[in-house]
Amino acid sequence: VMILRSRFLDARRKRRNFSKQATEILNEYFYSHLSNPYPSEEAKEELAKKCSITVSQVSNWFGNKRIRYKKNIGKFQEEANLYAAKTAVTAAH
Amino acid sequence: HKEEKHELDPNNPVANWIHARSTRKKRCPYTKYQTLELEKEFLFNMYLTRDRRYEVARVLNLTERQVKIWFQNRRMKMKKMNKEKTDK
DNA sequence: TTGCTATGATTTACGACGCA
DNA sequence: CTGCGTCGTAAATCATAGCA
Repeated sequence: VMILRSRFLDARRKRRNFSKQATEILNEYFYSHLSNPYPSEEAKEELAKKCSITVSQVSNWFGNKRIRYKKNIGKFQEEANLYAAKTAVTAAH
Repeated sequence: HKEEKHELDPNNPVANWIHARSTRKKRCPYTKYQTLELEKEFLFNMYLTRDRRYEVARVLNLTERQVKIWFQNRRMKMKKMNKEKTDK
């Protein structure tokens, strides 16, 4: 019984990677708030809406992003520069 | 024109994200048996009495603090699951 | 197909704060 | 002051997606 239950719960782990646009939006927020990448509940709701994902998924994304970025800043340097440049261009317009 | 505000802090870009205690106990995944028993207890009642907590901890070889926290986390999980059902 | 890494989700363990 | 409650999070781990 519990085995069936655990299988059911594990099934929820089936996932799909987020769309490229969603990842784009999340990364833009992350790198433009690098000094404090902790979106408020309201900001999370807005991001969730823009990305067509849930608030929990936004929280998961930031949690994973913060720890993985911190664990290996070097690996994300290229990505960081990319988004820094992107926001700079956007601001210039 | 532009600013070069927080643009880059090559030295310690993350240092500001205060958190993490050095004294924190490393996460130790519970066994299938421990989790199963905890779930059964949770099914019996979502909140522990002092005596139940002591007994559960003794039987599963966990500290009372671990059992207390497991229940707190379990309640949060349930809350999250209910919310998902409602939202959907 | 196989193996490996990327990525989203879940599980332990706390700190901060609330309430009785 | 004690003590357990919730909320948000860090960090580790899980499970699979996705790709060479």
